[in-house]
Amino acid sequence: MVTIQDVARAAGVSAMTVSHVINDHPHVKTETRARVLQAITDLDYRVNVAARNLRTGRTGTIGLAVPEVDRPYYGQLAAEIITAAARHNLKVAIEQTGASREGELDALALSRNRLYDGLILSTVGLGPADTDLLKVDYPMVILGERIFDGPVDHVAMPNVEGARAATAHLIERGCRRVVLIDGGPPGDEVDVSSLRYDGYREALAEAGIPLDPRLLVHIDGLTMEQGAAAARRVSESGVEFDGAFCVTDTVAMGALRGFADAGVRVPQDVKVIGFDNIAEGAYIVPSLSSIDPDHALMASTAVRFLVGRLAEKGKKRQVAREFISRFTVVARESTGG
Amino acid sequence: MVTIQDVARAAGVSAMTVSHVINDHPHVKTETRARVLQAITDLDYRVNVAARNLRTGRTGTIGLAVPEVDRPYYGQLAAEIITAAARHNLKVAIEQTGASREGELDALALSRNRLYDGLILSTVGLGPADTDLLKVDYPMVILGERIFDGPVDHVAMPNVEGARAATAHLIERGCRRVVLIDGGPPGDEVDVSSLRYDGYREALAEAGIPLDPRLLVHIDGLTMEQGAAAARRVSESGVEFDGAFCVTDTVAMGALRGFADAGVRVPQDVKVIGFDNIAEGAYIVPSLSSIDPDHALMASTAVRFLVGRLAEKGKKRQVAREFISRFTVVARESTGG
DNA sequence: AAAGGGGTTTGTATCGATAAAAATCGGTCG
DNA sequence: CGACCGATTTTTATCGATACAAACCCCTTT
Repeated sequence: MVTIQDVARAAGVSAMTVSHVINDHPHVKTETRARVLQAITDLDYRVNVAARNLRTGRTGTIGLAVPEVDRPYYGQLAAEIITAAARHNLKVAIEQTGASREGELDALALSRNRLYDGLILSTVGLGPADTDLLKVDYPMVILGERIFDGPVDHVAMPNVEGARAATAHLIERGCRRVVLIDGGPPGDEVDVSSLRYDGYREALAEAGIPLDPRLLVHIDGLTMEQGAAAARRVSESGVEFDGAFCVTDTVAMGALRGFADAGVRVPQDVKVIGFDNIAEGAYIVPSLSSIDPDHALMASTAVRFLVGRLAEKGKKRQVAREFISRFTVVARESTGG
Repeated sequence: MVTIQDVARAAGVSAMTVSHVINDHPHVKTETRARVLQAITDLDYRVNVAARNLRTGRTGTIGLAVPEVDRPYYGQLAAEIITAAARHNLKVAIEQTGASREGELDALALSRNRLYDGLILSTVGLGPADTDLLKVDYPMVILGERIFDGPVDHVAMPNVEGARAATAHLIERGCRRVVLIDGGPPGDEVDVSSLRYDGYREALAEAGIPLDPRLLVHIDGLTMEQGAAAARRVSESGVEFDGAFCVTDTVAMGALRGFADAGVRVPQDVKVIGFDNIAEGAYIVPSLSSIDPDHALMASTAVRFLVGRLAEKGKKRQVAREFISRFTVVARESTGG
């Protein structure tokens, strides 16, 4: 394997000079640089990333911890992050947490192994009680939710506002009895589901529609399977309804299936809207209305935050930065076009 | 930052002994091991991966190069690979090639930088002409297609056989004029599209149905968008048809949208089948019939091949291993249930 | 008591690159 | 002509872990 020493020998200079050329340091004579570059080409030299890392302490890789990459939302998010990171010459290693607290803690530990220069964590399992765990000594950005007023940078969706707009959209289209399919009984936790539940309530209140607890359907896990089961359940419950706000698009896709199974027509009998605007939503039949929180913006902002932290390595305990993305309502067939 | 030396000092042993404990080497007295472990816990010591890598030459990370992780098929594949790799204590860094030859070449170069111990490459852009490029000096497995009789391990789908079964399934359900939506004019290349085209032709031949070139619809990129456009195009062309075999499920999902737009009913007017059995297929309306090539098996086999190569680091130029996955036909609503 | 031997532990060199500091070079200036 | 200067290049030490081989320990054997 050819090393920097070999290149130095071939070019008739010292290893340091080669290093300077590689890293674009100033004060290298043009003629010398050319000779070194030639030697690099001739020998097909590649820097040994491990050696560089050991010396500099940087790995050039950031970690991205998501529940599962095969869920459309996270897959699309990962793609955006990888693209954004590439612009900063950073590689992305993906960690799957399985949407569990445990998996997320593992991810936190990994960066401590200095495998990654920093971590982007899309958390769903950690609660406010875990704030302490997030006081890590390496750059980190929490992505997707606004869980903590904690000490960590985070990039979040406009959960409350988006959910309010989604519900308002259904009401605008004539719905008066809107089912909410969300991720669990509203507790004291500030997770996606309860934030979006807040938005749902606000929209009903604004329209002067009383909240009917029978319209709240809770599911265990934000999957298509659970969404389908929830839709079937509410359809067979005898409760009247004419709209459904699903806490994520994935759940909404499942719900569309569930309603179809139950013989409930969308959008004639029930109008459905989701949240996330995943790519598939535009193609399925009926196409799915949704709230688009501008993932690309979120991804690039998260990476930008992280890169910023990487740069200020020395200083510590800065105030946490926060970015709440914007959103747009995307009206498609599932709410009548 | 606490190093192995600090641990050694705290435990009253040498650094080497700590190293032995960390790496589960034999010949460490139980009492010593306990003392070292205690010190590790007390100091919250973490190995410095970079230093280990430099010394051992292993990074503990494998690269996975796919066109784009946000396409359902690749996302699901990535998830399986990550899971399979985790069983061998390997991390997975994802590289997006954008389905281009260039991107794939970049991915090949990366492992040469020793960022990864090995590479799993899901190639779509490289052709038989590039066989030479695949003669790399690090472990690599080509995943997804059976492009080469080349010198590289590969794990492939039963493309021809699966496509034949898919087409046969449509014929069985009464179709006589089956549209093929695939990825390009059949050339001399051995890519997915042309292999699946072969299967399509074989099935027609077996059933004694002449091949009608007007039923061949070529698209530029295996995306939902292209699938939708293709379905609209063929619907408006005036050509009669009663079945459609789409080269991938993603294309099929697009096609379902395209047929809906054109007022063509699935499965009444046209029966549709895809290939890949992505998770969404079971939930969309109508649910999508497909060929399931057992991705989990493919993923774990690819990782197993790679791990095998990692182990035999010394020996080189072994014969290439090949694994063709099995498949099953999954009949759903889009072909009449 | 000396030799032998397996289990345990340790010293030393090294992986390849780079930070920091020192040396060298070619001129310029007083 | 010698001091001095900035640009350029080199020397030296080091990042933290592990391969390798030697050393050590304690017990058994002869």
